[in-house]
Amino acid sequence: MNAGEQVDRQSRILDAVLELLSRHGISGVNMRAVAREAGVALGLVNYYYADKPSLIRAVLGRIGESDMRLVSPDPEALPDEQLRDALRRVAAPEILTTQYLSLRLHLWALAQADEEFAAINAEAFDQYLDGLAALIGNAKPGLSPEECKDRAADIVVVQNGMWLTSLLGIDKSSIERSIVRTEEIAFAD
Amino acid sequence: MNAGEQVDRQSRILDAVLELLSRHGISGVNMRAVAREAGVALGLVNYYYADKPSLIRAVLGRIGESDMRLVSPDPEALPDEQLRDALRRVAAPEILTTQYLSLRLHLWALAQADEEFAAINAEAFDQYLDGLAALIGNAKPGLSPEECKDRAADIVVVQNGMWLTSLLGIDKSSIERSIVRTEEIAFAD
DNA sequence: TTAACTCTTGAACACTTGTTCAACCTCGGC
DNA sequence: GCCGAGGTTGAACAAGTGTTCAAGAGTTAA
Repeated sequence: MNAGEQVDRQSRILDAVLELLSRHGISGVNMRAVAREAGVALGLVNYYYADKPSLIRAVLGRIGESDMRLVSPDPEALPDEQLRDALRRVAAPEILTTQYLSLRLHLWALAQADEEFAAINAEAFDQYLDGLAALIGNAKPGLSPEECKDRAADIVVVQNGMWLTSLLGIDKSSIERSIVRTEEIAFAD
Repeated sequence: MNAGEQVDRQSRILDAVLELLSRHGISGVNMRAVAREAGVALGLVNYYYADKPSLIRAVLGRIGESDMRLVSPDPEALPDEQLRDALRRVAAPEILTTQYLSLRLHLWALAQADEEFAAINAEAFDQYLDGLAALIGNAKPGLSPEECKDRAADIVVVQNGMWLTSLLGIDKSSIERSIVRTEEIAFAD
C-alpha cells in the first residue's frame, strides 16, 4: 500500500462527507458517494461507522472542534488583541470560502431537520457564545458577565449574517463594514 | 366533493411542499410524502407538476412573491414610516416563526446545492435589495443611489443574521437590539 | 508455516424513490 | 341517455438507497 499518501481511511471518509455535504447538501451524502469520494469500498464506510447517523454524528463532532478554535485565545497576545483577532478570524479568507460557508449552511439545515443533530449543534453554539463572552470579559474588565453575554449574542447575529450574506454573494465591502460593526459592539463604552 | 373546504388541489400540493420542506428539509420532500400531506393521490402530483424540479420551481416562485411583499411600500404612509415598517416587518411574529425561518434556511441550502435554484434565489434576493434601497432613497432623499444600496446591503447582513440566529434559539432581546441596529444604519446622517 | 487478528472488498438484500400509465371518476353539453 | 375532457387514482417499473455479510488481503506473533 502507498503508505505515505494514504492517510488513514477512517479520517478520509469524514473528509469525503464534508466535501459532499458542502457541495450537494445532505441529499448528496449517501454511502456510495462517500465511498467513491474517499476512494474506498462501500463496505468500509459501514465498517468504521455503524450506520449513517453515526457517520453524520462523527462529522458534527469534527466541525465542533474546529469551531471552538475560532474563539480560543492566543496566550501570547493582549486581551484586546485576542478579542480583535477572534472577531477578524471569522471573516478570514479561509473561512469565507464557499466550501466552508456552504458546509455551515447545510449543517444548520440539517440541525433544523433533525432533533438529535439540533442538540449537538445547539451545544456547540453555546460553547462558542461562552468563548466569545469570555474574550470580551477579558478585554473589557469593567463589564458585567451579563453585559458580556449580551454583546456576544449581538455580535453573533452580525457574524451569522456575514456568513450567510457572503454565501449569497453580496460584495465584500459590506462584509468589511460588518466586521467593523462587530468591533464597535464589542468595544463600546 | 366537499367543494367548500376543498380548495384547489394544485395549490394544496404546494402548501404541502412548504410544510414538508420547513419541517424535514429537502430530503423530506418526496412525491409520496407530498401527496400524503396534501391529502391527494401520488399520481396527481405528477399530473400538475411534470417532475420534481418543476414542483420545487413552483414553490420557489411562490416564496419569491411573498418576499417582495415585505419591502413593498404602503402607499398611505410617509416615506419615513414606509422604511421603518419594512424594517420592523422582517422581525414580525408571523415571520419569526420556526416554520417560516426553517423554510428560509432550507431554501438557502437548496440554492447552495443546485445551480438552477441558486439563480432563482439570487434574482429574488437582488429584487429584495433593490426594494429596500428604494425605500431608503425615499426616506432620505439626500443620499446617493450608491449609498442607499450600501446601506441596504448592510441592513440585509443584520437581517439575515437575525433570521438565522433566532432560528438557533438566541433570546429575543438580541433580536430587538438588532432591529434597532438596522434602523440606525438606515437613518444615519 | 500456521494462526489470529484487523482491515477491506463488492455482491446481495430489502426498502424507498421518481415516474409512467391504464383505468376510473365527475360533470357539463348534447 | 351518451359523449368527451379534465381531474384523480394507485399499481407497476426501474433506479437508487442503507445495511449485511461471506470472502479475501495484509500484518503480526508464535
